Amino acid sequence: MILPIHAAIRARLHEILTTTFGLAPADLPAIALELPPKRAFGDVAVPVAFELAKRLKKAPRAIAQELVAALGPIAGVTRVDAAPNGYLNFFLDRATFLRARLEGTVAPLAPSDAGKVIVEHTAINPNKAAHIGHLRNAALGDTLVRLLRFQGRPVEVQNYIDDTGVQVADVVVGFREIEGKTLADVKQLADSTRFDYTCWDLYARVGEWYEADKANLAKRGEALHAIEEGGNETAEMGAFIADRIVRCHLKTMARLNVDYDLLTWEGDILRLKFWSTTFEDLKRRKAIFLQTEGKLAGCWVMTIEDDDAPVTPEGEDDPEQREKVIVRSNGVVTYIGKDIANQFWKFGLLGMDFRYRAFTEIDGRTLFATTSDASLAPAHVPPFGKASAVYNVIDTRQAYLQKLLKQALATMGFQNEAAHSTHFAYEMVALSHATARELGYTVDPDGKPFVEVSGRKGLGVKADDLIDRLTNTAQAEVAKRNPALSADESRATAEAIAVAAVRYFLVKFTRNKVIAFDIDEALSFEGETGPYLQYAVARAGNIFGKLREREGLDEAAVTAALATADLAAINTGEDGDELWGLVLEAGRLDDVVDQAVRSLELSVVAKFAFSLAQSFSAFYHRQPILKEERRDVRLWRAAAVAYVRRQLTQALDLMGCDVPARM
RNA sequence: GCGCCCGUAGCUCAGCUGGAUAGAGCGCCGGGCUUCGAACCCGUAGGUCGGAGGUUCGAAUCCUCCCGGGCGCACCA
Repeated sequence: MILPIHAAIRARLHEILTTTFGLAPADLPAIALELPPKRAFGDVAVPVAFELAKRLKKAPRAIAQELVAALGPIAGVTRVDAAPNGYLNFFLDRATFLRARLEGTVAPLAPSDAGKVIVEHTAINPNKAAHIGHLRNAALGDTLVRLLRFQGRPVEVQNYIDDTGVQVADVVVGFREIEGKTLADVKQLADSTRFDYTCWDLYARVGEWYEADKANLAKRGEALHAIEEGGNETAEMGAFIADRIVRCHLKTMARLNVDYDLLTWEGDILRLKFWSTTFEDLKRRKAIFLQTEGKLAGCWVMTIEDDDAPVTPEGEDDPEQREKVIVRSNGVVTYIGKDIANQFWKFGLLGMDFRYRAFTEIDGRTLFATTSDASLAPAHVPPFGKASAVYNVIDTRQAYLQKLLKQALATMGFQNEAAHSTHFAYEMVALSHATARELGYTVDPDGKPFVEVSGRKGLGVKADDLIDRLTNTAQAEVAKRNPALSADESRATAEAIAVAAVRYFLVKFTRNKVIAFDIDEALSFEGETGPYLQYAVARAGNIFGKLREREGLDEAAVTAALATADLAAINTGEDGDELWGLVLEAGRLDDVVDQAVRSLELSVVAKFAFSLAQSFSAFYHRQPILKEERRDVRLWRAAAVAYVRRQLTQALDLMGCDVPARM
């Protein structure tokens, strides 16, 4: 980690700027720390002199020189240069840096905020199999969770289950009206087929069925009504389908190392009257009002605040376009209302709580779900909700509604909660023309540059199909390379490789880039891919495997031996510079994680890991360890490998990827 | 119409709060396995950073306008 050194440099600069330069603490410029473009320039670059030049009316170079003169010693820093252009370049104590990290004597910085964070992600409608689009949500959400935990923050992971909407109702309609099935039939089907796949196909057929005769849509209305009413077979079937599909999703997500603490069922929000309570609060605070005229007459609506809306031209203002329906004229709340109630609950502002039940056990850990049935309450339930910050991971198409959510908090007077209510938005996953064609869809080459995934049409790459394909491809390769492995071992390795391939693929893009998913590209294990990273770690591990086997040397022994090793190998020459560059790069992980969380740009972690693996691979080829005869050189190289391996393993873990010992 | 996002090498994309010579992967071409695993490494070719103005000592990065593309703007969720 590099952040403790950054903190020390920053603290010292602050001190000098207030004392020697006489700047008021409130006046201090933000001190940015950068990585110099070339190693020879130093290890940490600070452009603060540029910032000060305007204020002090002096040349950056002169300021930089004065700063250097005033700086004095800083722990971990051996030298500071004032570059001719005005940069302040810090050189670190290489050997001390590496040794301290291998010995584990560097304390990480305390988290800036210790309060609980709720991250909600995945939230797939429980009526069909998960597809590639859902995977982007889960991969980003789970990675965010891991990054926050890495920073030392307590995180609660929630998965919102919309069991009351039209989506589940549609599948019920499909089973009952198209296939004439009873609840018993559906249960039998669930036990004898891949139920999420079965529903995937059925859901698409229901769409066609509605399309064929609009009168069929009446059946949807009836099903929705029956589900809301409860106490009938339609409702039971809906509940059964949702439960089973959620279990399918959990299994799919578990394959990808994604898990949750709590499943929030929308039905419970309704049954426990969360909405009624929120409704009264919103009315009391005048956050919503009953529209009495126009086409929204009879609806409870919320005014949409548009801060940057241009002035509406004379006479063209349509007030109803500035209003969002929260409660329909028939008295039924829209999903936004339910979301508002849920968001209030997340911050502990509702004055009510769910009841909880144990939903399932995953790896010995209980996954809880909300319930409205008190009789299911287990003895020990963790304290859910009451977070100080909330991240809702949901694609950018929902930006408008997420904005309303935040606005509702602010309007109700919860400014602080509104400020800590974050929509983690990302762009959608579509299909490349080639992949859509491969799935059997006809593509207009002059149409859109990609094909949008549609659960309603059954158009998409199912998550498990993708993982299966990746696993099979990987297993063939693993078996070829490692004939001694048993089938089980090679399968397990192949699964780890498949997971890394998918997850790396989904986080390497910046979040506001549409991914035109291409199956052939995703299936590749070469170049900038998850398996490339795993391969680098596996090779690093191999070096230590051989060191132990041949000389009984392990990481601890190497670390201990560094105390008496000559420093030339890390401090001098081209090889020393490369070795140190590798170590310094590996050390940046904490900085990278900070940056990723601040900007919600998780791709920086992926890019960092890839770049580190690249540097390692080059180092690996250029600077052999086992063959190296100079003891001190060998020790420092081995130490660098140990540290890189550790950091790269950590980075992969942050992206939810395991590292197989052999692959 | 209004709002958000994207436009950088043949293709897919990086480029952090403006900063030191615009990078990577794939593809192309050419090298490197008597191995610490070639799922790798090294090298060549390839870019008016969509366009035009502006701010600045300095702009792919900030501002304005324009062009091209995507997505939102339901008494659906």
